[in-house]
Amino acid sequence: MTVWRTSDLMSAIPRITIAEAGRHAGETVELAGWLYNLRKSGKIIFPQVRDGSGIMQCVCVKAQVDEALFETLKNLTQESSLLIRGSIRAEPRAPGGYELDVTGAEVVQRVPEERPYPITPKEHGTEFLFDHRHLHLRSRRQHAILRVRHEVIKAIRDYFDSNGFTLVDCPIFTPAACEGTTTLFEVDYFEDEKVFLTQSGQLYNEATAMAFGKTYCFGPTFRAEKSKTRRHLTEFWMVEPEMAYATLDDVKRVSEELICFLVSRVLENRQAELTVLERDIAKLEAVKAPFPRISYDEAVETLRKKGSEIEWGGDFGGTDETLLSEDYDRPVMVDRFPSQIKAFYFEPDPERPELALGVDVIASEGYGEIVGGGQRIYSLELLEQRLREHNLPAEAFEWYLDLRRFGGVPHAGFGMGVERAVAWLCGLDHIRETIAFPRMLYRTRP
RNA sequence: UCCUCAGUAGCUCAAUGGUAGAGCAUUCGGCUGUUAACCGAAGGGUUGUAGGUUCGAGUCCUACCUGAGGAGCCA
Repeated sequence: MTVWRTSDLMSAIPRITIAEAGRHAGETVELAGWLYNLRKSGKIIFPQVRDGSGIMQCVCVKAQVDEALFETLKNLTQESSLLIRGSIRAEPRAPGGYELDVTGAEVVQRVPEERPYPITPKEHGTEFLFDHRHLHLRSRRQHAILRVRHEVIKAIRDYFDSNGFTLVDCPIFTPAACEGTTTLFEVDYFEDEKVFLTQSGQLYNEATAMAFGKTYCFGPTFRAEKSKTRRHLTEFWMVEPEMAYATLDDVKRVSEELICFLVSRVLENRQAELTVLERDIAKLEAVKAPFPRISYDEAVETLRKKGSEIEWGGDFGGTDETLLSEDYDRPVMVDRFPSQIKAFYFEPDPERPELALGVDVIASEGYGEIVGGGQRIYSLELLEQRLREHNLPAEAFEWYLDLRRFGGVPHAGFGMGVERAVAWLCGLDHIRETIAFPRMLYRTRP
């Protein structure tokens, strides 16, 4: 086995990534990667090499190369790391359309056969795969999903950055519940102090929006709910924009525009990944503004006709969301929920004060709520009253009340769960694949 | 927290209460266009744990552990 120094890994042959191989047809190049799979047929072998940008099928014919090289490659083990050199050639028989005729290779680390790479090319169960998540990420499907996630995150930032929003991130340690609606993770914070992991940056966003006009925060959030479903993680990423001098209608317009932008960017830049995932592209192409807008009242009526047992005043269950979404080929917006099922800070509907000026965006194809938001209370007196009604400690919210004492204005915002959006865009049946290392009720490793 | 289902070779799964099996992976052999390559051979087991029923338990019973799906809660 060769011991490598950085200088050993350099050679005179230009190193390229597999993604750019098409531009180097006819040239001799070097790839730096890992052995993804190896097919042998006597005196001809087909090593498939991946480098993170793609997978390249290589060809090595015994009669045409040095015998030691042929034997080295022929006996190489799955996921061994290697540098491989050769000339690129267009080849319709190869997956990817190009092939590399091997002229040389250097093994960087050979996976020993006594302890072979655990994830074989056959099927595995979820427990095994997520126990080996650090290796699972190398597989084609997981690679495709995380590249879509990257595209989504980049598109989110591009959208807000080019529409006048300033990124102002919010703290992860928070002194109290933001909304008082969910269970939080408690953390020891030096002497005797308890803090919680944030469930939302929203209250802080309201402060930053009063300073910058339009802001967003984008980071991990935490829910200690013991939810055990395909739609839940205990740690997930959420983007939360907040706008001063804005209303419920602005929330609908911006969230609709954002979702359409995400869909178009993924269709534009991640077509290959969607193909790997066997995503029905037509379903994404149908996602165009305007999204249907219905009221909570209408939604309850529709659900009851469809056989749901929901009562007016109750919140939607997972099956209710699926029932609602099946009538549309694009996300549907449901607004004006009963205040009693919403957080304390929602502005009441002036025409029907028992309703909150909030909206949920429910993704198509049964993927559930991906956006929730609305208009915030800006009257100091009403906010104080709501805090009392929800038994929230006033002193912890003094700074929040200040936002109504010193130039309070109508303002609005929303939150979008990144993993749910990615699961929908990729057409996945479980949210756990949308994040590199999922944290769930019964999984904190690796 | 509740309901349902599952735990057998490294992995995915078989096995009427009666000798523990296959495919993949690994090793050896064969094959010049493979597409989860294929063909032949070999090695590989405390059947999740602890009890119980039985002449005999992977299989039946009890408890526990672990996981999956769903409910509630939520994005």
